[in-house]
Amino acid sequence: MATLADVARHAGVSTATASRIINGSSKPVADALRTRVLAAVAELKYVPNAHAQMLARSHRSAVGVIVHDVSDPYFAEITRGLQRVATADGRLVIICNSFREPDRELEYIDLLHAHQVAAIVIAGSGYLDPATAARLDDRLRAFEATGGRIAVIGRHEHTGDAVLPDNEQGGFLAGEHLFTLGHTEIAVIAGPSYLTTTADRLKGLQNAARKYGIKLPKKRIYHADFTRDGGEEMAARVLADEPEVTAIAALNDSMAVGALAALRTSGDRRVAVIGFDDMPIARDVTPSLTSVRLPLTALGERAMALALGAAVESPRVEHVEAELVVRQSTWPR
Amino acid sequence: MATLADVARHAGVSTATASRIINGSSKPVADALRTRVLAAVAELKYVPNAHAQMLARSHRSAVGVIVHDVSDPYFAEITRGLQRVATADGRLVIICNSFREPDRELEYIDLLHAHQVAAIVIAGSGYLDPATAARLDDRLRAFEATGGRIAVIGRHEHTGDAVLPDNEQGGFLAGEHLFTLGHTEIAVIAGPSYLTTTADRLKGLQNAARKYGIKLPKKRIYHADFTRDGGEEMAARVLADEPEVTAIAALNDSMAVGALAALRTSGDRRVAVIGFDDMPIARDVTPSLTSVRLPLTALGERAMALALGAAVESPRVEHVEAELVVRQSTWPR
DNA sequence: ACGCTTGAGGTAAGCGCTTTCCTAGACCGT
DNA sequence: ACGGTCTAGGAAAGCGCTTACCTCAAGCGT
Repeated sequence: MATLADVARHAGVSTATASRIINGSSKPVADALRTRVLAAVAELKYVPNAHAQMLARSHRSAVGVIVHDVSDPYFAEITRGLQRVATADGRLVIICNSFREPDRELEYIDLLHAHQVAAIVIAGSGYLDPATAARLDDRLRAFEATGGRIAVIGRHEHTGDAVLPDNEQGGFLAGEHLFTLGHTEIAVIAGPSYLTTTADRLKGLQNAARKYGIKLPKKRIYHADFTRDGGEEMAARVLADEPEVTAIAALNDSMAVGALAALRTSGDRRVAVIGFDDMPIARDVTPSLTSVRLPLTALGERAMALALGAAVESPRVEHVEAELVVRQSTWPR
Repeated sequence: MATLADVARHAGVSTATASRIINGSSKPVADALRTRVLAAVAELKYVPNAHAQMLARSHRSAVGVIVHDVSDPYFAEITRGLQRVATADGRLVIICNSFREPDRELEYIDLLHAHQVAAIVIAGSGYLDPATAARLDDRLRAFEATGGRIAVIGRHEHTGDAVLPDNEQGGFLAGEHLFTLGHTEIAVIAGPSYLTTTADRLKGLQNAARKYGIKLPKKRIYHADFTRDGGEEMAARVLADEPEVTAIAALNDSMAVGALAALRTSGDRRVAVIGFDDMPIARDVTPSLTSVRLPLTALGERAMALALGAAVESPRVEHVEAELVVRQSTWPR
């Protein structure tokens, strides 16, 4: 491990001069020295120790991102947006997967805090349980108290700036679409019941049901885990349990795709399916999936912009509307 | 920012004692002190500065991962495997997207080096251009020279341990499948020509063609960019240019899905399509996609295991075979 | 020729932590 | 009671860098 001192010695200058040359400080330096130092850097294959740098100039630069799972396309899209604006700003982004476990999320908040990140962006559903939310918020506040910035995507219970997709309105859109097509017997494949996203989307659906005078009994709400396979399994159960159902509203596209698969294996061609999120795959399944679009990449970009922007007294909140995208998987009853 | 010194002062002990208590050092400490220190930690919401820790105990722990793009399902799968074993080992993993730009890759190698990661794992096709490969290898060696470990997935031109999916054999499998089904006029939708993955898979395809006495002229090889839309565009061009083609071999699933879409819009139901990678989506498109499976998650797991394992004199190389998965998108001519 | 400014470069004090080494009191056997 | 052995806890030396401050010499005007 060549150190700055090695380079300086090699070039016959002080570490101060070497540091100034390497970092392109504003202080003027003779060209002869500059050349010597740069040559020493190349020869020794010197790479500065980022930890020492961070410690010495105590200003934060990296940003941390906590998502449920980057390999889930939903978060992949959001992350893409986050990365774009972060790297455009020359920042290292550290991505952490919480896998929907509050404890892991807690751990990562502290870890990012320890790593002196400038900001933490948390994307993905929050936790309905107030105790859990409070615990998270507590750690977040501790981070904020040290001057860190916070931005959240899609959860409203925390301190800091927020970008909020309107899940409730999106749920309403999904319900309205199905009900105006004449479906009265619908089943819902929801996500885990402890997530706010599930609750919000469901609420929108119920609002729509109320408006259109349709009843949406508890037993018609099946909880899966937001994965494709979970959706397939639940859809199969719906098909078995409730033969009168004519449409399934899945609360995300992965589960909707699973539902389509269940329909395919059962040979059933009469049940309509609507998804949520409008992920790229929606175009490529057959029938192509009607869905409620959330501008995921944009969500990420805006959240990162908030996180990197100047701090403001009162947290900024941006709302983002959902939008219905009609394709071939829904039809009149 | 509460520091260790603050905590120590607050608890009326030295920083040495505080550090020992907080890190659970082996040195015994009186319970009274322990309680006081822990109380101070809680009260001051103390979070240790990871940079200072790294600097003081100069041992590396985090690991860095460089992939082309995590939000690409191919890398998402690999990354999942990498993360699983890294976090099981209690390590922070830093993920960097190179977006297939060698310069960015170079930059990230240095950045990870600077951050004193214990190991760097690079996944994804290498670059055919020898100068580019050499430049990368040079930086990698510099990292290795400082005691860092390196593991690569799917590129053979570098120092360090490697997990190598057999792309050539996979290409052969794809070709053999098509040729034994009787297809003689096939078109290939390849990836970017400067990537080794493209070259290897293509080579396998050509080996198969030679074995089965089929000719595969240059003009039947279309280069796209490994994305779905690129695949769709090229497939459309194939359909327009070469009406006699009865099968398309796409060199990854994303492009195969695009090809399926092109077929759908053109109303063509006679051209067979085979993909490569067997990503989850392959099951869910219609017709479901015949593909060549690479055990991506396992690839990631094994690479990370190599990276975290004990260093050995001579780099270890593990080969992983590809496997044909036949579904509905291919049929006899 | 003198004092002053100016500018290039060096000196050294941290940044926040870990850990080696040391101290001083407690405890032991005789 | 005394020397010797433990042991709990503290002092302080770094880890590799940045940067405020200082030095010294050259260049200036008068």
